[in-house]
Amino acid sequence: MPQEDKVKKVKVKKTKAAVLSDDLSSGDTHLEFKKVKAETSEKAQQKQKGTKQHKVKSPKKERTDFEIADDKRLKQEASDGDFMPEKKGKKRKRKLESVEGPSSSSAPSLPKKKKKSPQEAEGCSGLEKKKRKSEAKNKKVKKEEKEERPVTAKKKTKEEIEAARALKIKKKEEEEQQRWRWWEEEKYEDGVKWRFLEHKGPYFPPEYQPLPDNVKFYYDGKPVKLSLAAEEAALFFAQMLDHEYTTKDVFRDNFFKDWRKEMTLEERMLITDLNKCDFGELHAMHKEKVEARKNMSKEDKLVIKQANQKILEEYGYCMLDHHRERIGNFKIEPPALFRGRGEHPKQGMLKKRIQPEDVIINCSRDSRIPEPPAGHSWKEVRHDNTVTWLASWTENVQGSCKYIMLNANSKLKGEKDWEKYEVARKLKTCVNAIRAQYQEDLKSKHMGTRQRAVALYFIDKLALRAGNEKEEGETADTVGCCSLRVEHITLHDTLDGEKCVVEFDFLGKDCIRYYNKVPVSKRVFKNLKLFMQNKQDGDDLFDRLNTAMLNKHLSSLMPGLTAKVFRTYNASMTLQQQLKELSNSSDNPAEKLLSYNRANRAVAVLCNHQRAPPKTFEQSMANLQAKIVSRKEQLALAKKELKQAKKEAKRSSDSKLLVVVEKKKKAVQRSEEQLLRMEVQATDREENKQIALSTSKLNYLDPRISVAWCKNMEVPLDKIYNKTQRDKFAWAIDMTERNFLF
DNA sequence: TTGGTTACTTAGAAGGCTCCCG
DNA sequence: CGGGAGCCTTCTAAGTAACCAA
Repeated sequence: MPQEDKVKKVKVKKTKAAVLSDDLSSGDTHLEFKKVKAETSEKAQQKQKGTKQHKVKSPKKERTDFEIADDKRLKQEASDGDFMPEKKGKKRKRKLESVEGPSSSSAPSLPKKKKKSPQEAEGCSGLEKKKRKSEAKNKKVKKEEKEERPVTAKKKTKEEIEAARALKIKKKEEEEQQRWRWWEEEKYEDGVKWRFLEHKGPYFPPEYQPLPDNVKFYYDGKPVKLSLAAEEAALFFAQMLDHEYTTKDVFRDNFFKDWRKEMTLEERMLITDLNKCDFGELHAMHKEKVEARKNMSKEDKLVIKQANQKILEEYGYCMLDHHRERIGNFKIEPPALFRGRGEHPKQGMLKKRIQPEDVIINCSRDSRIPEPPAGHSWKEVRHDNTVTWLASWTENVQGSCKYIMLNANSKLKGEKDWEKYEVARKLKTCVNAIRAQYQEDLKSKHMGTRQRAVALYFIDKLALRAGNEKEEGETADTVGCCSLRVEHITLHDTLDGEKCVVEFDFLGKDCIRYYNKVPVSKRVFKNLKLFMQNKQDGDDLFDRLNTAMLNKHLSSLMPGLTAKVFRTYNASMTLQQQLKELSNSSDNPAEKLLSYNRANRAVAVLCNHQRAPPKTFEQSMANLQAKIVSRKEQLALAKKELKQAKKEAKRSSDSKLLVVVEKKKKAVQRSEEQLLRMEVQATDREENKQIALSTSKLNYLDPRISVAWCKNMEVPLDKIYNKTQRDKFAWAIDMTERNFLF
C-alpha cells in the first residue's frame, strides 16, 4: 500500500528571516498606478449554477451569485465614502452614553468601554424601550399561536389545547422577563469578565462497559480476551469500521501504535499486525446497539430524554453575576480515536479519557466549589476572573487546551460578539484610508512592505484568512494568506479575456479547497511576479511577512484592527449591500426569503463556506421536481375546470354555479401559489447545494442588519433566525431599529 | 525574534429530532 | 401513521491572535 501517498512537498522552514536585502529600489518602481477596475471574479468550478432561471423578479438576476457578490462589493467599496459620517476626523464618537443607562456611578475607568454607536444610542430612551418591549411581546404571542396549532395533537380536547397554549405563552413571557438584558448595563473594567461564578464542574462521560462474554475479538483467527484498556481502544476502532477513515494507512498506523501502548506486555507480544485483527463481532455488536436504540419504545426514549434533561439541569448551567447562564459544552470529551480533517498526520491516534486529575476548575473564591467525582480530585482550582472558562484540560493528541465555556446566548459571548461587530463598523470609517495606503505601499522600496500590501489586498478583496504559521507534521497542510506558498497561485497575463489574473488553489481551514481566479491590478500582478522570482513551489510567497507583523501594522492603523476584522467587515457589508440590491418590499414573502438567502449566499461564497452536498441531494431534488410537475398538471386541470365552470355559470345563471366558480378560482389561485413556492424552493436548494450558509450567519453577519431588514420588509424574524439564533442575537433584536446601518 | 502558551472564535460533520406527506 | 427529508443541536477540530519569557 502506498504509504502516505500524499506526502506534502517539503515546506521551507518557516523562519522568514532576512535572507535577501530588503531594498529593491531597482526594477519596477515605475509601475503605473491604475485604478482597480471593477473586477468580476468568479469561482471556477461552481459556476453554472445560480443562473438557473425561473421566474425571478428583477432582470439583474441573470448572473451568478458569485459575480453579483463580487462586483456588488466592489461597487460598494467604491462608494463607501458616502456612508462615512466622519472620515479620519478622529474623535471617535464614543458619545458618552449618558442617554440611558443605570447611572455611571462606578465608572471612573473604562475609557473605551461601553460603546454605543449613534444608532444604538438614539431611540434608547426609556419610553421607546418600553414600547418596543411590549411590541415584541405582542408579536411573540401571535407567533406562539401559530406555532402552537400544528403541534397539539388532535386527540386533545379543546380545553387542553387552550391550556397548553396558555402555558406555552406564559412560559415564553417568563423567559423573556428573565432574560438578562446585559446590553443595557455598564461594562466592567478592562479585562474583568465576571465578579461571581459558580458551577458544578464538568460532566464526565460514563465508564467503559466491558464486552459481554459472547462478543469476542479474534487475532489471527483465534479469540483473544483483551485487557480492559486495550479492549476499549479496540472497540473505538471497531465502531468506525464503516467509516472511510479506517481504510487510510495513516489512520490505521496511528491507531495501531497507540493501541499497542494500551496493551499488556503479552498482548503486545501477540498482536503485531493490524491486518490480522478481526473486529467483526465488536462491530456487529455496535451496529446492533445502534439499531436497538433506534427501535426503542417511545417510553424508553422518553426515559432517556428525561435523564439527559436532568443532567443538563444539574451540570448545564452556572451562576454568573447573579444570572443563570447556559454552559455551551459542559461535558468532558469522551475518549475516542482522533479524527482530524483532511490528510491529518495524527488521525487515528487515541484521544485518552480525561480524569478529574487532569481538569482545572475556574470559579469564584466565594462560590460553592464543584465536587470532584467520588475518590478523585481536581488538578487545580483557580479563581481567575479575567478569563471566561469554567474548566479546562490538556488534550493528549495535539497537546492543546480544551475549555468549558458558556453558551452563545450568554452575556460573555454576546458582549464579545457585539464588540466584534462594532470594531468592524469602525473599520468602515477608515477603510478608504487603509486601502489607499496599501495601494501606495505596493510601490514601497521595501520588500516586506510590498508583501504586506499585497497580502492585505488579498485579505481585503478576497476575504482570505490571516494564515498563521503552523508546526509542520503536527497538522494537515493548510494555508491562509500569509502562509501561501508559490505552488498555491498561478499567474496568467491573460485568461478568459481578462488581464493579470491570479489563480488561487489551496486548502484552507478544515482542508476546504479555495479555488478562485481573480483579475488584479497590474501593480499587484507585477509584485507577485517579483515575489515568486527565484522561488520554488514549496517556498513561501510572502517570505518577509507573517501574521504578527501584519496585525501589528493593522493595529497601528486602527486600534483593535486585525486581519480577521476584514472578513467580518466585508461579509457584513456584502450582506447589507446585497439585501438592498435584491429585495423589494413589494415581493411576496417567498421571494423576500429567497432574496435574503441569496444575500446570505453571496457572503458564504465570499468567505468560501462550503459543505459536502447532502447525500440525499440528487434524490430529494428529483422528488421536488416530480412534485412540481405534478403540481403543474394539477394547476392545468384546475384551470380547465374553472373555465368549464365559468361557461356553465354564464349559460344558466344559477347562483349556485357562481359559488362553484368562486371555489374553482380559489383552487387555481392556491395551486399557483403552491407551485411558485415549490419553484422558489427548488431554486434556493439548487443554489445551496454545496454552500453552507450557517457559518456566515452565525459568525460574520452583524445580526442588526438582518433584524433591520426584517423590520423594513415586514418579514417575521423567525423566518430568518431559529430559536437558538434568536437567543444568541437577543441583544441585536432588542436594540435594532429599522434604520440601522452597518 | 522566536517559540511556546493561552484563550477564544470559527468550522463542518454527524446524528438526532421534527414535521410533513402519501 | 410510518418513513424519510431536512432542520437543528451537538461535537470537537482548526483557526486567530495576544501574551510572555528568554
